[in-house]
Amino acid sequence: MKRGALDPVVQESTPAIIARKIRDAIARGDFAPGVQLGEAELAKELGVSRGPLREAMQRLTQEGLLVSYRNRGLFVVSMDQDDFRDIYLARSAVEVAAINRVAGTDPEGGAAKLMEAVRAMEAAAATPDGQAITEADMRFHALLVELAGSPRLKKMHDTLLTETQMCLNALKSTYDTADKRISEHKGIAEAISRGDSDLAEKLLAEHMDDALMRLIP
Amino acid sequence: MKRGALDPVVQESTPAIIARKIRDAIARGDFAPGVQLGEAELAKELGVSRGPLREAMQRLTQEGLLVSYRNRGLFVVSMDQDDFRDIYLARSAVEVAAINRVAGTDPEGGAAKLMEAVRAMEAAAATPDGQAITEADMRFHALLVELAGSPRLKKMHDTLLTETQMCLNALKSTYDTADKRISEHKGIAEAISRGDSDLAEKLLAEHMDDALMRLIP
DNA sequence: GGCCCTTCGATTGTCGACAATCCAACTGTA
DNA sequence: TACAGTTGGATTGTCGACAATCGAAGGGCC
Repeated sequence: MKRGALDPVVQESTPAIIARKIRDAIARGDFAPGVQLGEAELAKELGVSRGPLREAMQRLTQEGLLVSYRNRGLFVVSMDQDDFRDIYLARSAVEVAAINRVAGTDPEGGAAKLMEAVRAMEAAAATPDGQAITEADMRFHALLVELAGSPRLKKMHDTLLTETQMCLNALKSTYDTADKRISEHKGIAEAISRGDSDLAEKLLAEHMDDALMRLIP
Repeated sequence: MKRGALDPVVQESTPAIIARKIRDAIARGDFAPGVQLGEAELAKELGVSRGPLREAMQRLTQEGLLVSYRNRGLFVVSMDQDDFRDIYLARSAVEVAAINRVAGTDPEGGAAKLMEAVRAMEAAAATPDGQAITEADMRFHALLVELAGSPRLKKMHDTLLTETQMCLNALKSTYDTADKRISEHKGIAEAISRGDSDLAEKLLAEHMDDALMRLIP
């Protein structure tokens, strides 16, 4: 019998599933920052009892997406400008590390996949859907960290990305032109392909500064 | 009435307290990697019911300290060499960002506090307790990230530090001489005090490589 | 009118009990 | 002896119910 043909079945736990659903809803903006999440109501809506639901909430609290006030309830975290800055600072830390890792191990292969993501951004820019290019943008950054092959960097980055989405929902930032947005990403990918991690790092820092400046005037 | 004289009382939730206790126990090595944590037993020992306990477990699972196998239970994560490498990679990412932040905002003040932590290491080295210097070592790194003033970097780093402790417990790594260990940290602090973040970054990278090499031969 | 106290409804925090699932040991068969 | 099937004990997953706490509305007092 051929070995390694089958992946072990992973049964996701119920709290993990619930947490994902609520996390996505928060990222989409379906739950506005600051609003309270009533347990009974959510449990009824999801078709589970309060037990598993509360376990899921603890996950999201640990992640920093919810804040808990004892005996009062759980609330979607509301972020101020300091949080915006902090999110982009932390994202820079993670993505810079990813750049160095990719540029130091597989520059060409990694950059090729990143260029594919850039092309996806170009395709998204051609559509009238304004949300599409933002999603493609975030996928670029998610891919960059994935390519680094570090489970811990990836996990940290995932939460940072949902927080980023919350920022964007709150402040509806927009690029004036999609061209600049695309070329910035392309520049990073090209620098990586050349193994020039210093340049890629510098370009990323500028890219992050730009994004932050669009959020905070 | 004078304003701002009182801090708001923060009532830590029960799951948060339980999670901290178990997290500390894991960091200390009281729960060896790979062992199963029975809910009933733990609940009885902590004097709570299984409800809040399970909520705490979800926190630790989200943190990556426990792994959950459905219908089988929760186990302390067991780490291999890839995990060791990944932990030090992620720590480098966070601490490099902290260095740049401290060196870029308050180099002298930050470095002064770091030098204090170095002196604490020297004091610990003078004691026969071999664990003391390791704790002082980790406090140096924790302080470095605290000085960056980023809640997100700090939270990420805290989990990485407990994972680091798990590594050390598993492999009992030791420096041959405490002098080298202290001088490495002193060098980083001095580089920061001069605002030379590039040098500090380079020294930290070497410091991390050294630590990893002592773990993985 | 303004302030404090009390009461009430609603929500959270906690617990015990039941059902579902899994692992290990045992039994029977070829 | 080796293997498939069965049974039993123990643990996890889920639920409903009760107690504790909080915020808001109402009433009384100065």
